[in-house]
Amino acid sequence: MAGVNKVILVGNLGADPEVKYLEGDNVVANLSLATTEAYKDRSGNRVEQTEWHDLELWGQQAKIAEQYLKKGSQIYVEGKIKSDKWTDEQGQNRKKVRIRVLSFTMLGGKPEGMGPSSPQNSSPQSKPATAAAPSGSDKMVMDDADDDLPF
Amino acid sequence: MAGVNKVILVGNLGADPEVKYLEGDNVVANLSLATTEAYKDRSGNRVEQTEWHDLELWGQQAKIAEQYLKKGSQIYVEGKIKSDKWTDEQGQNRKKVRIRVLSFTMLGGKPEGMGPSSPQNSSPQSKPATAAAPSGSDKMVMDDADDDLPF
Amino acid sequence: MAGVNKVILVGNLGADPEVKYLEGDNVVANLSLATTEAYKDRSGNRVEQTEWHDLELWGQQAKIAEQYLKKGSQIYVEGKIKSDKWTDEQGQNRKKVRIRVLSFTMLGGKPEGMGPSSPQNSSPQSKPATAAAPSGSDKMVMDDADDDLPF
Amino acid sequence: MAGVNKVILVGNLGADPEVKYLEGDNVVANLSLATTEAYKDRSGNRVEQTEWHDLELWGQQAKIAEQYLKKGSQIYVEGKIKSDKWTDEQGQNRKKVRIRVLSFTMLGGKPEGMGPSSPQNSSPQSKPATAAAPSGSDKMVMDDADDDLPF
DNA sequence: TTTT
DNA sequence: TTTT
Repeated sequence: MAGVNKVILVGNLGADPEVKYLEGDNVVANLSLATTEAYKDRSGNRVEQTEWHDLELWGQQAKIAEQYLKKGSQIYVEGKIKSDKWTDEQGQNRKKVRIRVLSFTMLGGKPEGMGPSSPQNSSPQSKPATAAAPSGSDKMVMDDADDDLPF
Repeated sequence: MAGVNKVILVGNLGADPEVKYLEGDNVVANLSLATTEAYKDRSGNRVEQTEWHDLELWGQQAKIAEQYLKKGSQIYVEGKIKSDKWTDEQGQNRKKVRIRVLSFTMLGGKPEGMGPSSPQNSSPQSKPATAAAPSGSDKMVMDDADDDLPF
Repeated sequence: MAGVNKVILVGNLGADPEVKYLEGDNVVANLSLATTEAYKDRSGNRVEQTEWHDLELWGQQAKIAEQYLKKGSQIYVEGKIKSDKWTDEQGQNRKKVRIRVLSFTMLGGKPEGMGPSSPQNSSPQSKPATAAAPSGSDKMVMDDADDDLPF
Repeated sequence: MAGVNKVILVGNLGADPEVKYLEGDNVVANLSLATTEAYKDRSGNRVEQTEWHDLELWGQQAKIAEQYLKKGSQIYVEGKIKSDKWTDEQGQNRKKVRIRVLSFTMLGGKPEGMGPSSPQNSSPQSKPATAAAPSGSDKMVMDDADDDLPF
């Protein structure tokens, strides 16, 4: 029977996106996202707990991440948990958990270099200012409906 | 700044809960949950992809899981991603990701042996039928608001 | 700036789906879904609170709902809040809130009359048993990616 | 059987919070939150669709909203759908849907007047700077675990 | 390892 | 490694 595997995160990037252009016109971006939680311990002291998440974005989303996200960016992420399993050199079973991002939204207002007043022309994916201006903000939510990676 | 770290799963248990009673009146249950996704590959064949999640429940929740859940049970889970990090014997940095369950709900109707007509007396945590009867179903959603584990 | 508008429900249908076939090959299904919450009041008595949700499904999803869902069915629903506004006969501003369903999953195991061993031939949308058998279950999660209704 | 009724929103406030202090030391805040979605219509034109949500916060949360939120604030909200039903003067059945907020987080960085360097002393709920400083930011995520409103 |  |  069909299941549900859904992850929702709001946090900040610990580093700029790492983007790789693969053969066959595929692109993947890896992001490291921190979600921080604050609570009081038994002594009443404030404690911060940070969890680091490995995010993986594909296709058009990866390109948008490359273009608009950077170290420190705050984003809303929706995705699913996806793990890779292998056997390491010691013959041990290993498992790496990642978040496969299905959509994300930039938070906290327009990033620098975006929008009509300051088009971002230096990026590899840059577009004419006139294109970036009217259509810029709706790119901030990206579904990967159009990429070809069902898993 | 505060973040969001939320996981929502619907799936089936691959095995009975593993429950450990710790010192200090603490209880932890570990569950293995499968979420299955079906899609068509490029050839149009139906493919199933199953992801296995390691769930961790504490306190009263762990006891309810022990009492009512078993291999094959279908549940809705809400929780957060939480990882443990350590250095293994080879000096490698290791990380294990778990889902810390904050609440869960049994799906698919009352389990066997639950409810007024058939109290579950054989379980280690069994209660008098009169206790199980009126309060049985509202135990099916458990928040861990009352346990003492903020992280 | 792009926003997020997401609803997640698990509940039971209060009635069979109401399905309308519209011109232009469009189909809409309306469902009434109950989500029940139990809590203890100040006196320690168990109280149940039921919220009824008006769900709206379009296209292929509506057809699947018509075929497989009925009064009492338990489903997982993901969607968004969508309201209609109008002025009534008294000149009052009125607003009706619905949940536009983006995907749903049947819970609690195979419905009657589904699957290879007992194909569902009496339904108005019945298919040959051979078609229902292999492809039945992966239809239980439906995204409306392919319908033409962005709002 | 227990259900799930969950709403997740990211959007901006259309107005300052409306806060009412009730008898019995209770406080309620009402917020109007816009979630905006952008898509291309069939002609390829960019269309924006805004949904307005009526949010209701109680207790300590309402006070935090009053203190830190204002028109334009971007927030992440988690809550549930809750409707009130009544009969109007024409004898018609009426229903109003609200989002009962269970937790929220401010997005987009520190608001003005918050934090050690610029304590907010003009607010009705203002606190000494020394109190606001160390405890300010962890108030940005509020669960209503401690208020007395289960429904 | 579940479920279909 | 982020953010506050």
